Amino acid sequence: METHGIMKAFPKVKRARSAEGKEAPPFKKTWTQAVTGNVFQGVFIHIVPAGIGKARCDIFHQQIIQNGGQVEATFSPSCTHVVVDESVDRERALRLLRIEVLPPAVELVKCTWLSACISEKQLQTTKDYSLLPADSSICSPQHVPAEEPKDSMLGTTSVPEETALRPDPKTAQDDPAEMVPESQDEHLEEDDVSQDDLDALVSGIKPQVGVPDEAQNVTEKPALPGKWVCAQSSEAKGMNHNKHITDKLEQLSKAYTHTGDKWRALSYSKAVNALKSYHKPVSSYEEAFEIPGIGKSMATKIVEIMDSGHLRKLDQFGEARPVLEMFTNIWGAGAKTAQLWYQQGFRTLEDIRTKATLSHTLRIGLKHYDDFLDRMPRSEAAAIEKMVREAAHSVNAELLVLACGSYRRGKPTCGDVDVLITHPDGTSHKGIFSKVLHILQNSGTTHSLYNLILNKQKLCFAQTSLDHLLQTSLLGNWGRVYGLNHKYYLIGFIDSEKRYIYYALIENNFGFKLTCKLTALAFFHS
DNA sequence: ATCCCGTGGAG
DNA sequence: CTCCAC
DNA sequence: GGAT
Repeated sequence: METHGIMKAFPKVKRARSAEGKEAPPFKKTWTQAVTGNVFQGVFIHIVPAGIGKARCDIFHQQIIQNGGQVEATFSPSCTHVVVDESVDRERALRLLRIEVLPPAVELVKCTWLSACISEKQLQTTKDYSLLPADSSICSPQHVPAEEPKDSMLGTTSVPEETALRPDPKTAQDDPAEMVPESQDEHLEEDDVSQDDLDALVSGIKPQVGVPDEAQNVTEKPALPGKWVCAQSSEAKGMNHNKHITDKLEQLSKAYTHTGDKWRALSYSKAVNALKSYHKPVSSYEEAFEIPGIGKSMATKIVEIMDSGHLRKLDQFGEARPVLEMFTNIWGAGAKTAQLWYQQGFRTLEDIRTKATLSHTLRIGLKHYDDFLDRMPRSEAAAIEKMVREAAHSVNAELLVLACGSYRRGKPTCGDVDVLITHPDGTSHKGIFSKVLHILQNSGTTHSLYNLILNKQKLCFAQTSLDHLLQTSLLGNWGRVYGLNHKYYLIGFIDSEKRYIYYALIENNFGFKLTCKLTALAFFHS
């Protein structure tokens, strides 16, 4: 049992986060100030500043607050109204909002509506001010009750029932809110939902236990009867209409990753994701440029690939590219190490084995080079999940243990197993991580890699940006569905106190803070 | 001009 | 503490 | 490299 090496990693960052001690900007959540009217009682308005101008924006803002309404600094499905300048049409509005479609419950209105409401001192019908979708009519208003969203982030947006899969590719993308699982007639609040949700989550996640060989033909629903988005099979994603392009860009993204240009690599992967989820083949510079996440430089490269079928930039890495990739495929070696080796003249794994000075971790990584590269069949992932579950249950039988990531998404093979461990009471899972780890170590497992994610307090998912989650395991599928460039994403979590599974739309890049994170990779070797 | 992953382990 | 990788 |  030469176990261990609990590894974790990420490039240094340590940024001096500007002390957010900045107090109360102008008015914020402090709508406790002189509310002189209730015209906008229970109304959540997001103002799209474009074209309106800051001054007028501020006035609107102030008026709304004073009349009992709330202004959402950023768009979210919990908004009841989105206000845009008169010069802005629906298309542009959606572009500005960085969304494909507006949740049916959200009204898109011209700013004259605001003016009318204010001058009439009464909430006006949006009929004359609404920017309706081009084709179908929009649903009736349906204001979200202001039921003091003490968590404010919970888009308890009620949802049109039956949200399973989107068979209709017509509008390619769907409104995130429509993806909110659980039709639960807007009663995510009732107790009856709770246990059902948990059960459904569990069952949705685990088609069948262990049972190594079951229906090999996955023709039918490969399991995942779940309504939860992250339980949807990755196959549900739309076709990639730009594969010839994304293939090249993906290579470039990798190349940059391997050379340590992290941010540039990130940009490329964002662009790739955007292209993959684009509803049609891109056919021009302008069209590419329109896509969020694709800028001038990216569009130029896309055109080059379109025209020549190749990307010269790739060649500039020369022979280093495949070599660096090979090196970074060693578990424990990243860009830095790979480059160091390369510059030391190493070109093959044999060079590494014989000439390089290897740390303990790297020796293991090299020894199991293929093992780490290989993906395991679902059955093995299931076995691992079971093993982790048993280990956890031996500590506390009430723990909820779920394998997420690629396994949950129904992939035929898994590169790793992401296990989420939590407890409905929101606290009893504390300290479980190390205990489970020790149990697994002592059990002498021969399995290789685990990625455990525990929840502490409220959120099941890691404290990390949604972008990152999308890029990694938990929500990978969503990245396909929505692309990486929308400002909001859907995420699910368990409210520890109410024991519900919520799906909320969260602002990207820390629109609000996820409370806690605990991830770790543990390597076991016997 | 600045941000875009936080986190645990190893050294 | 800094560096590193997931 | 993209977005603010």
